[in-house]
Amino acid sequence: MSRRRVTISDVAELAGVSYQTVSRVVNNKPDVSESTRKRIQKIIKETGYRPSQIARSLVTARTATIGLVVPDISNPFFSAVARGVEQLAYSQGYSILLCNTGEDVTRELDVLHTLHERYVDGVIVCGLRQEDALLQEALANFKAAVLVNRRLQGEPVPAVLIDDELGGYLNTQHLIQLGHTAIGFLAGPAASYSGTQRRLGYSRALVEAGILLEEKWITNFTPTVSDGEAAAEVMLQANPELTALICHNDLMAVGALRYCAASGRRVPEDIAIIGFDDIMLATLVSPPLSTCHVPRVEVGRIAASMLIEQINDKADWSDEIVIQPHLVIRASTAAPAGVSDDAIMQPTPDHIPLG
Amino acid sequence: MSRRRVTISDVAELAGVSYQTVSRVVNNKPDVSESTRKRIQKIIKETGYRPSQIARSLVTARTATIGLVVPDISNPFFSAVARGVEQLAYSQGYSILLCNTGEDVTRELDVLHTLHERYVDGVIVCGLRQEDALLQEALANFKAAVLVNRRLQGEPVPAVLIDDELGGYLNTQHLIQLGHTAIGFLAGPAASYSGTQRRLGYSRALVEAGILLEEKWITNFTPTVSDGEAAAEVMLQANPELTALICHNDLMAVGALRYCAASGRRVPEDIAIIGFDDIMLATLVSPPLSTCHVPRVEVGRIAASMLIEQINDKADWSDEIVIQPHLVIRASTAAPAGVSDDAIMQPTPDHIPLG
DNA sequence: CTGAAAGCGCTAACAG
DNA sequence: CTGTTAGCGCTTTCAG
Repeated sequence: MSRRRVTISDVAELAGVSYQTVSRVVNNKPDVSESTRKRIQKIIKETGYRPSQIARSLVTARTATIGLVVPDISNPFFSAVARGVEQLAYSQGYSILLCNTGEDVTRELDVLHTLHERYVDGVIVCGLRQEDALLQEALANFKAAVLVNRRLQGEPVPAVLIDDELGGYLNTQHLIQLGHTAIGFLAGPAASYSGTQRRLGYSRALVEAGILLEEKWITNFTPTVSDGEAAAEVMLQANPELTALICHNDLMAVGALRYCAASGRRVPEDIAIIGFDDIMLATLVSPPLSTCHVPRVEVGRIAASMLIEQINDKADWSDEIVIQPHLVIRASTAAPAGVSDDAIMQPTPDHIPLG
Repeated sequence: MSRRRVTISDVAELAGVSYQTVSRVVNNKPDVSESTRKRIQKIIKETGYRPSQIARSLVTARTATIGLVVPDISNPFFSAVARGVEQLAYSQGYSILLCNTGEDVTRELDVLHTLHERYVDGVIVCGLRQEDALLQEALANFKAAVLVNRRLQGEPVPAVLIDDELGGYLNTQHLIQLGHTAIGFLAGPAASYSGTQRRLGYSRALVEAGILLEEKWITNFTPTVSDGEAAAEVMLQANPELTALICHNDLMAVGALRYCAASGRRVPEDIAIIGFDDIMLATLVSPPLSTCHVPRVEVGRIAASMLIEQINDKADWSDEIVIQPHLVIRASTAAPAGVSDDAIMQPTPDHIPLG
């Protein structure tokens, strides 16, 4: 049904003052007598007047809006980041323009153009596949920008990065400390930045422990449950010597869990399995999954606060924050058969097994 | 680093025409000679000129933006709806302003005010707890509005509703057809609209089958895994005659599954369990959960298309679309002990059990 | 085919 | 303390 919008002039007329005076009370500026201020406030309340951000933005060249670009908001990783971004932004008076790219590289530039046309004060950009130079060029249109989990060649753009290398290292080190030496790596897509980093951490931990890295112990799949299942099957049939699997993420790890259940392998007694991300699902499967926790909401909050600092000229374009993930040991990892339990710190399962 | 914005006048000056002419080519209007059009287009491309949506909105009173209000974007239900809204909106040239309310009733009105100030063309509102009259009042500020899964007293507001009553009915009917007669209902919070509806469907199916409804077979809990676990324990210990449990949602159903596993009850042989929503998790637990599927992305798409029709005056404020959920039979439901399998259509498990 | 003028609703200087 | 005058960058209307 919608009603007519009341403007600043309507209020001014009702109050019998110039609209300038109304503007002053709306913006809490001085130089208005208490009596007229009160009177105007009363009228504002009665009429339900709301200042037009549009008109305001046109003159101030600020929109109090930030653009958030993600591949897919229904992906739990990005929706958690979005939650964090929104939390912090809202507390500072900013609104969020949300853009999905649907993993489509053309659309990535597209939405950045849209955001530019809408004069957003800054953009937070997650998981884009766009090549460095073009992305750089597109971001130059904004007063402020923050990348999530990506670093650009050339001119630096502020970024919040997850230390995936460390995550891969921690996962691997955990298994090594339990006594594993034949550790497979179910990697994600070869092109993925975080995938590469996690794999580097895996290598570093092996080298540090003096374990030879076998190329055949690494395989690339899509990071989904069904691919994790397939990957585990391929891997364990080709390399029966493996006693542990490190998975690119929790979904793949759950897939691996399923394959093990289906093929009669016990986890963690026959095969130790560890994931990455620490999604809710990790706590619900059987056995509950050991994994590397990534604080996703925190990532969003930090990205937003970096962005707002840039907008306020309190930061420059070279900042970079690296977030450390940490191990969460549940029940899917344990010492391999044949290694005495006494020699090893054994995690206590904290969940009733399911099914 | 950000660069200076180029305006329509900059382009006009470079082209040696009035900015009017530039406006014409930008908006693909007639009455411009091919040669000047080409020339201007070239300059637009070179300078990277983008029209200011802000200025444009100020004069057209349209922002090509829709507000999306959700309690929590990191909740999979709402992020799926958001995905649907975004998909359709983007295809029609609209952008999304995303607002979380964090389940906070005050903030609900707050964000609606913000969206009003930003002149969004319409709002899609999901899962708000605000009382009818106040919500109604706040929505009257918008040219268009769509409610998701809520119906307002008084003036009708367009809504896309999920037929929860039908869902509850289908779930119950399924169990009755399998031969169950002692069917517990693990309900969600008593105040929840969809909860009430699902329960009504449960009653209807029982009545239809001539089964007496026992109040003690119904219990209210929070719709989480842990509460589902607790609810199942309370229910099954107090009512050992039960052979099936209907759960308010999949999370509770997973909790019930866990309790059964922990207490040595086999599912579906000893207890049949059915959920609601069909979240990803439902396919991954053991046994895979029978449930009632709610097409969440579709809900978002429909809401967006209804909204855009309203914006374009192609719809009025009384439309209402009801989405039918449907059964997904997996392996957590079967005939109760003592009922001959021959007499009953038995679902085939389509998933390898986990753990 | 093109330009000039007016105004969207507001803020930011200046005058009184 | 308050009002007046300019725009912000664009679309719309009306003259050329």
